[in-house]
Amino acid sequence: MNKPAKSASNNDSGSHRRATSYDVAELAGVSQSAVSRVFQQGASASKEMRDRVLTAANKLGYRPNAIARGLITQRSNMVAVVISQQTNLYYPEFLVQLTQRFSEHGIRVLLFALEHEGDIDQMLEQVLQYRVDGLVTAAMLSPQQFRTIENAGIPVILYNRTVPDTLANSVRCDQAEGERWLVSELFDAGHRRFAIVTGPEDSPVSTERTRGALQRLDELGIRDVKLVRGDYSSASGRAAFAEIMRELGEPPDAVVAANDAMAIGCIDSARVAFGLEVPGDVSVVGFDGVGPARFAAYDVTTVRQPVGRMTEAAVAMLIDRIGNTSLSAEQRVFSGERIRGGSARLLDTSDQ
Amino acid sequence: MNKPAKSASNNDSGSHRRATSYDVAELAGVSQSAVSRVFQQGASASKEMRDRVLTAANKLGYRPNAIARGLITQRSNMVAVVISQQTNLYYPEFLVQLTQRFSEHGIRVLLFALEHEGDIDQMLEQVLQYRVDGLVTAAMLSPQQFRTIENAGIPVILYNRTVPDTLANSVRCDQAEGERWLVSELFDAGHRRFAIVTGPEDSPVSTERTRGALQRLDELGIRDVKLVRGDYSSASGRAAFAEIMRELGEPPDAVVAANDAMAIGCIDSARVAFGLEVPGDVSVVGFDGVGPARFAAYDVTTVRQPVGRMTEAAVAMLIDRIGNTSLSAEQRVFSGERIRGGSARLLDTSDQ
DNA sequence: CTCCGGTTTGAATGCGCATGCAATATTGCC
DNA sequence: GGCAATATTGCATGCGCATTCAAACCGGAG
Repeated sequence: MNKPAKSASNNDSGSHRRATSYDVAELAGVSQSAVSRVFQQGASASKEMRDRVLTAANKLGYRPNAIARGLITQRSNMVAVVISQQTNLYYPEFLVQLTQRFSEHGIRVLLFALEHEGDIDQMLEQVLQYRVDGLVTAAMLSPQQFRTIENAGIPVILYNRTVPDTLANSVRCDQAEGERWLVSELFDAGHRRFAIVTGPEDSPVSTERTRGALQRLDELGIRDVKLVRGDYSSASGRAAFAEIMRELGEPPDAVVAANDAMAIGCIDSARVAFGLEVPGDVSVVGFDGVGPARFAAYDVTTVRQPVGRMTEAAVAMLIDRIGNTSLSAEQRVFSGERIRGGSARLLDTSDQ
Repeated sequence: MNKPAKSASNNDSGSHRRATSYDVAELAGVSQSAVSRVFQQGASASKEMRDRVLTAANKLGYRPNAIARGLITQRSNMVAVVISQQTNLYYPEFLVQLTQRFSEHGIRVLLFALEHEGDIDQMLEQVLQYRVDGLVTAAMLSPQQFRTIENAGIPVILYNRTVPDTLANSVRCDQAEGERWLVSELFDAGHRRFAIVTGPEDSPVSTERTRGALQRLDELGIRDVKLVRGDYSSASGRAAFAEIMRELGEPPDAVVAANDAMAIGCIDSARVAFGLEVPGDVSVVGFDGVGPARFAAYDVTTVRQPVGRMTEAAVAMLIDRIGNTSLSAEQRVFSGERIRGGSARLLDTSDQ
């Protein structure tokens, strides 16, 4: 009561304007430029100056306004990350790792989540308006869209995506190679009658995986392959296996699912709905190496994407590009980690 | 080929400064204010004005600078979302839904991902510097931290968290109630010897769940309960079950795991390492109702958090608070959806 | 005491936009 | 046609900060 409302610890609670560098300057009895310099990296300021300013700033609860700073430095220190529903569902580490790694470099992540890959346009509009320093996208871009971003001077890293006929920076896992390995392993172990459960039509990753599998099968002389479309969910995997059984009348030797969730769905369906043994009666393989695939009840034979190394690469590449816009395009392709799980009957490789 | 390199759609490729409202104004032969008004909601502009400006803007590839706009309007149209590693791992829908819902209101999400709940301080500093309009946190805040944010005039919504001795807006699922139901069901079906697998020590959610379970057990006269700590991972669930077996020498009637992943780990361990039947020899229950819990091989009896309704509530509450800072605090508590899966031996409830 | 190199500081400016105010154009109404 | 009321436009200003430039300062060598 011995003082007016404004307490010493900081300005009054909330209802008022935030302290600016001018307020701090006034309280510290210095110029605004001095305050600005104290809150920067390479600026010169005497020890005494620094102390006075910091004391005043502390008293006022002052924090530099990153928005204003961004306006003048032309650097927002934000990058946009575009993901689809699927991305975060099947690789929840992706976003977290990416964000943490960027954070280590003082960069914040502005997140954009698409319902489906496709409604990117309004999103890109926002990305451009926020003057982000860069963009990582795990969703597809049309050449047109890609050019719009590049023209705005924003470096882009594609994550497991490509843009047709365009030179772009990308980080991806070699999906086709992984599928080829899976098919080869199955073939070597004697599997001949194959069914493939694909992902949704608009998924480039699914397309690539299916292409890899079909190509390898073709090389091995197998052409009569049953194809069923799923949507990456385990429910769709169950449905797909049921459809395969309905059409074939008996289980195929092996089911190649475009991801682990659907592989699990296939296994569930085989066991529960058809009383089959996995891998006794039918082998099932997936892709991704996600958590559930490693549970003992499934132990899916699969290919794991090295998400950690991929996010690391994406962050490093983007930061390089932000620092130097004229770097030429680069593609970093990672091989997946091959996991010989118990869901498929494979040759024993006791090559120790 | 019939045109020079630079197309009509926008200016030259990247290397130059982005177009500003002045550039557009000049090209359109109008004032800068006119341009500004055309790119706003309720501003008055004649049809002709609008056309001229939009044509010029299009030719220059102009987009309003959201940073500059934020500086002057004192609204960044960004909210901060703070999550921990765990959050995104076990509720991948949370982030995506939240982001999409905010997006529908023209609000962008600035993402902060914590390694562990605890290193929030530097993060909050960033949150404050970016002048976000609001904050949703799925990580714990100290009363001190909470006050800092509130003093800055930033509305906060706590997600499945509370701040001790503090009036805060929150959206949460009633963990204790869910746990009480699970225990009651197990008890009714004759289970008497219980073991509990808790989550990590620093997880408020785990604490609340364990408390709920223990409290209900106590009410039922059961006090000798084996407690083992896990870390929410299925691997820790396996380890926990092994430890329980080691200490008890025989399986308990029921294992109450603090989340589904650990419940699955327990089931795997019971079946594989100890040759037990679930739920024949031991019942296992979890919490969360996440995807893998619904796989046929586990079919975990659990309580599902209504993530959809919770994110909806969080977004609605925050937007209300952004519009009207003086709204009093509100807590919205949701009951979980009770799922009677096959992982526990329960009484038949054919109450149809 | 003077002069010079280096460091620290302050005044002034502008980043790109929204907005209050005054000037002007347009419309409606008698 | 005349005038008030309204809609449209331009001018000027400032949001909060970084940064340039010149002034002030400091210490040491001569």
